[in-house]
Amino acid sequence: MDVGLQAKYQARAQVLKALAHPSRLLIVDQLAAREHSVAELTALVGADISTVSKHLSILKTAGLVNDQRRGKQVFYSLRTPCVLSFFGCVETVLQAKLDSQIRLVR
Amino acid sequence: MDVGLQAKYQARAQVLKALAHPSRLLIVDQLAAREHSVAELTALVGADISTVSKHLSILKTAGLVNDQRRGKQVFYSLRTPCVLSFFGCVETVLQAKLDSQIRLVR
DNA sequence: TGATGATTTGGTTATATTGCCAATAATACG
DNA sequence: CGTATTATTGGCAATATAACCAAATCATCA
Repeated sequence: MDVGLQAKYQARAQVLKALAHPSRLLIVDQLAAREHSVAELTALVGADISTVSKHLSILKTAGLVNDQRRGKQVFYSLRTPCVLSFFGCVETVLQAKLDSQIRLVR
Repeated sequence: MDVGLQAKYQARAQVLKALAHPSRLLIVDQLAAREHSVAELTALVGADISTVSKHLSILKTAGLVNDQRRGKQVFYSLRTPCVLSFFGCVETVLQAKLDSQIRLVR
């Protein structure tokens, strides 16, 4: 693959990789409604707080979320709401896959 | 995390994971224009044909592409064109990240 | 059938990701 | 200050991904 092309797709892949984890998708979904502290997200995800913190760091590095410290807490918010539009298409993909699987059985 | 919720996000993550690789993004981009044989895609990606075949298998399992054998060749096509809309948003994310990095320097 | 071309599959190694625990910041407050 | 609360970082073990080569499959045609 051409090196310039590779750089372009590598950068894009980095963003998608950041989204490609169940816990991180849940986090993004929650942030769609409103900002949340790390502790709140930890309760929702149901993992160790250090694990959630690392997930948030990945989302932040990818440019998907913002963090803002207020007192002892750090609040995360969605930076680029357009990612929410992914979910609809992903559901379409899943549905299409399911349909074809059903078609095979019949 | 609740088990039902987990299943939902796991399925979604599987689709995004399938997209989260530079070579697979290149493939999807190429398939946006027209169907391609494995050999054609291999030339574009610039990896071993077995590697490309495995990438295609991942995209297929995720429900993102269709395959159709015609003679000795197998042609892959995009199954759910809505994924192309991801690229625009991903570029937005990358641009926003770049902007904030520039802002930090100044 | 045997040979050839196109693709997939199996196996192996290298690298990356994930999740937890422990230790370290950062903040608030008595 | 000393302590409690919230979050991040370092380190490690387990698991998952990725790439290549070699071998197997599938289709065509002499």
